[in-house]
Amino acid sequence: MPFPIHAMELELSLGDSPAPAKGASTPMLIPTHAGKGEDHELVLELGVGTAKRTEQDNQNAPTQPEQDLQDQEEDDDTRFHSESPVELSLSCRLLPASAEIGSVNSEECRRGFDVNTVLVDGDTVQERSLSTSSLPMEVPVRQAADQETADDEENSGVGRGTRKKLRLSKEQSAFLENSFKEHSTLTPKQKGDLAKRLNLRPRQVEVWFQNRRARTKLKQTEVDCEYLKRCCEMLSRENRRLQREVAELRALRTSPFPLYGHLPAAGFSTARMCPSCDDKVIAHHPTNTASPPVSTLFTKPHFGPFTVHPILRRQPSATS
DNA sequence: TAACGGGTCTACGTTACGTCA
DNA sequence: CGTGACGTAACGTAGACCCGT
Repeated sequence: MPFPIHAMELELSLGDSPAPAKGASTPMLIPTHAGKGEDHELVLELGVGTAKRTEQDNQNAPTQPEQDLQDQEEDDDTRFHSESPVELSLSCRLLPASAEIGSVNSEECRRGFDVNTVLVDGDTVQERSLSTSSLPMEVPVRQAADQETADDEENSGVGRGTRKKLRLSKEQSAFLENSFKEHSTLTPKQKGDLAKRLNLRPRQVEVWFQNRRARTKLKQTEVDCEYLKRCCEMLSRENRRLQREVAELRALRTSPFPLYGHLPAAGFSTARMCPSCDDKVIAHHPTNTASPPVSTLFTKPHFGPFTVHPILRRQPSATS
């Protein structure tokens, strides 16, 4: 969504710390931590700089989802950059968790939380890590008789076609759960041992692990979905805010009295419109010696948290 | 060494049963 | 007591991988 402001253009660039752009003009960067106030560890970096794409940019190959997002915006991007040397960049990334442990909001917003934590009375509680040895060697089996019947039916072929659904006892479930936490897949030996110990058929243990893996994956998908939704909402809000600022800038620019150095305060208090070239905004941070590196300005339009957060790269949770 | 078939395992989608409101 | 929602055990299938021929 380009904003043709004559010589000056603004762009929202979403992503984590981008690669530096060679040949970029001196940019301005105003980092904002828009997420903090909303219990989100999302860093939004707002900056203005030239919008030139460099070879180095291209060499920093985006990950696949990032690429997808870029593809979606390809048209706008190329058109925008071809005619707009100045960009306003908003890079968004999730910080490592610094929020207090147990903060639901922060937990929800960042990825990496364990879907295998259980909710007890509304509180997130890490499942007790029971070692196998902490459980009785012989788990009380509620349905030993049923099991024998099932075995008999299976062995004799009687009962085929009618599914006899067995309910695992709490003890059996707990034991399997602990075993799953140690390894989400089974070796034949482990399967046999578990079956023997729990007085189940190996097939039942196998099925239980299959279903358990499926449940874990489904849960993780739901968590991921929620996370992406929150990120999307947050970015939409920030986008709207930036659009308002763009509108203010445009209004200022069309004003008959150019007020260099008197740009709107929100995020632009240190900006200067270069009077000589009229189409660039240059960096000016007289008081901020710790200003972010120039490299953070020239971002590709990608969603950092969607691509760089560890949880998106990790395999489906193998523990539970 | 490549090709092929059989066995095994897993992911995934679906079905059906047990439980509960 | 009937019913629908929900959780989950069980099943069927496809694809990947390994191994022997």
